[in-house]
Amino acid sequence: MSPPSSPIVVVAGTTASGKTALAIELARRLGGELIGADSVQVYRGFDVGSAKPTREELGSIRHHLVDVVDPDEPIDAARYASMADAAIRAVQERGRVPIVVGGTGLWLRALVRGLVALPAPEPRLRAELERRVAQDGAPRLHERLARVDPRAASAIHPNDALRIVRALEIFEQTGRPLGELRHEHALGAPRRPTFFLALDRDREVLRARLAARTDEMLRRGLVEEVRGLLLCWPREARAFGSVGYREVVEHLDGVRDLEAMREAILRASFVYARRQRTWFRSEPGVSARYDLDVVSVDAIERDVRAFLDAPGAHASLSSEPPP
RNA sequence: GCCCAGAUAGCUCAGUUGGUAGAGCAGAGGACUGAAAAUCCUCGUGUCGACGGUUCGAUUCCGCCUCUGGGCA
Repeated sequence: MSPPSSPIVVVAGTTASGKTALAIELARRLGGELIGADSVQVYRGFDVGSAKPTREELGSIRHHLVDVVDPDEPIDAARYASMADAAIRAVQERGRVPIVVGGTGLWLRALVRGLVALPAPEPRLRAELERRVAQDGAPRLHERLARVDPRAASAIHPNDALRIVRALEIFEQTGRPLGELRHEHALGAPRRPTFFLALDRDREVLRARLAARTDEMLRRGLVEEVRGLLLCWPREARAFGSVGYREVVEHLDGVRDLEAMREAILRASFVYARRQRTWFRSEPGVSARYDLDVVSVDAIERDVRAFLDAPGAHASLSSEPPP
């Protein structure tokens, strides 16, 4: 159970900021393997819309934790983190550098810093709580939460049904308030030496890249991909609700025409990028931030190498005490 | 040419029985500890199409004009 102490590299950032290309280039130069941290790319079949790197792009670089679950299988941050731990260990045993790449903030946090240790979710309990939210409304359950777990309740908005259900669920399962458990956990220091770099771009540049990428996805058959997936998997599958996929499903349902769908995808993508920016802006433990229009890959490579050579000496890693 | 319906926030629209107006989306910012590409929060002055009239007061009523749909010729 003791975490390995060999360093890893994390390439995070907003969609369309250039994460994949940079990660592949770094893997090539450093002798690394990629480990995905993307909550849609994990699903088999969700290829075009999740911007999975192609074989050609990857070349001889190995890519882990992509295409590892079927769309109807449950996968969450905790399960992801344990799978990623295993992948990292395997890469390190091969003497290569693990390069974690992806934009799913919570998954990255779970991997880098660890989550509160909790029992696995009970589907029946969750279903029951969800039924109550639907019936009584979120604010009502929030009142109940305030009685058993005031700390969590004060941190969760009365309308945030998802988090209210989650907190009540944990209280039911463990008999302990989630608020307290989180307070004790308090997001400790990184579990292993990590060079965490966050990519971003100028807004207008990002907008243009997103537009180009969306058109490219459409050209490569995004609509056909979704049509096919809908034949194989229940439409309740989470991945159908993600950016791009949701809009195509709605288009196929007749909600809007192709051009309106394209615009809706663009809007959703940009909104998503903004949320990611907010997340990574305040995420503790980010080592460096780069805009690939401003900084060269050579410069980034230099920073990464400096860290890998002397992980402990890297000043900007974090101001927290080592594990 | 005639008839009908529209014209209100960047977009789609609601509304004011006459006292200068509000939602959703977009946009900006934020939260986020086992659903996270998810979920949630905060931020709304705009010649209420133009011009005239009635009125203490018109975006609201009346007239006329322009534009956009639809129908009839």
